Amino acid sequence: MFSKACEYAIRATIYIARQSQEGLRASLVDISHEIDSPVAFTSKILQQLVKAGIIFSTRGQTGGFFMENSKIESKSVAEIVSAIDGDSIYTHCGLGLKECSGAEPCPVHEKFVEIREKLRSTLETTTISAMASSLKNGLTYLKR
Amino acid sequence: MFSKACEYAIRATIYIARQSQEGLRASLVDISHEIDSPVAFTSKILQQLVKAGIIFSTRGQTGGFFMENSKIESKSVAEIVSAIDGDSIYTHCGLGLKECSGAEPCPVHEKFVEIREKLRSTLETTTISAMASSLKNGLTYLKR
DNA sequence: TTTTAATCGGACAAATATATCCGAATAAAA
DNA sequence: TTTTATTCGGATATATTTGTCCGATTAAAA
Ligand code: SF4
Ligand code: SF4
Repeated sequence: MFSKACEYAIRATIYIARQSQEGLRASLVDISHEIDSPVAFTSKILQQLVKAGIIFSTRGQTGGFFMENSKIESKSVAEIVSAIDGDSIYTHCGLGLKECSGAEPCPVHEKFVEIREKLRSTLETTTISAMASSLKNGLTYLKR
Repeated sequence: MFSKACEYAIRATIYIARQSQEGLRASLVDISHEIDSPVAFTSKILQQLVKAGIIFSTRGQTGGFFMENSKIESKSVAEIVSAIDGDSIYTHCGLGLKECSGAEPCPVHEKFVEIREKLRSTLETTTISAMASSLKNGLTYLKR
């Protein structure tokens, strides 16, 4: 469904949000350890999230990654996904055709559209906050 | 959603089915031309489908690929997908975790399961026949 | 029997995704 | 000011997916 990079991004963001809610910054190595991801690769992904305005970072000693409370509440999982994987997940045809969605649909088109729309609304309505609070409740589902 | 190989496999199977219904065999180059796919790569994929028992092939002059009418009716798109991509599409967690589906689900788990099940039932209930007959009705949706 | 036209199978090549390395930049602490 | 701990950014490496090449095999046609 998502690329590995995107999976790491989602897990990392949830962890960062959780730490930020406690007033703490998360360092790269902490994050990688907590979500069980390769450190250097995770670094690249976090940089993308910073550029996308989803998380913040500060350099230097005591630096790290954090997330404003307002963004924890407002940002959805969908925004992470589109920052990393783009929107191909919503637009790409199941059979790999460039475009034919409109005029003469194949038998699965309507169902595909339905599934994609359900996925989209799921991702768009699920906030980082919602993901983080289930973590808060003692679940350790970020490590695999 | 699917790998390129899988997309080619679906399109190729539909074309082969359509030709078989007309009593014709489809050659590799015909298929690749009709579905707009790289010839040699398509060859590998068709071999996989043959091994999976979805299509048949004969070698030598006048050889080619074909599909029994009974299989055109009985085989679903799901069987093509699992032959090429396996069943990761149904089992893989959205966040890339190895296993956690049961005990302590994350907020999106139920919705993910729902989406995956809808996808599964869509693929399982859509026969090659159904895909082929919409092609029969004058649509040329196999080329992109 | 020879030629021709097709799939099969293995090795190879290119493109993309995933992952690593390391020095530069930054900022706090010593 | 120097040291230390951190992110940033570019180059590189590895793995996987996608794609190519070509000879072997097969079977019909000439
Ligand atoms: S009609 Fe079928 S082939 Fe065309 S875009 Fe929709 S799902 Fe893809
Ligand atoms: S609960 Fe969430 S993280 Fe766990 S398998 Fe389900 S979707 Fe994945």
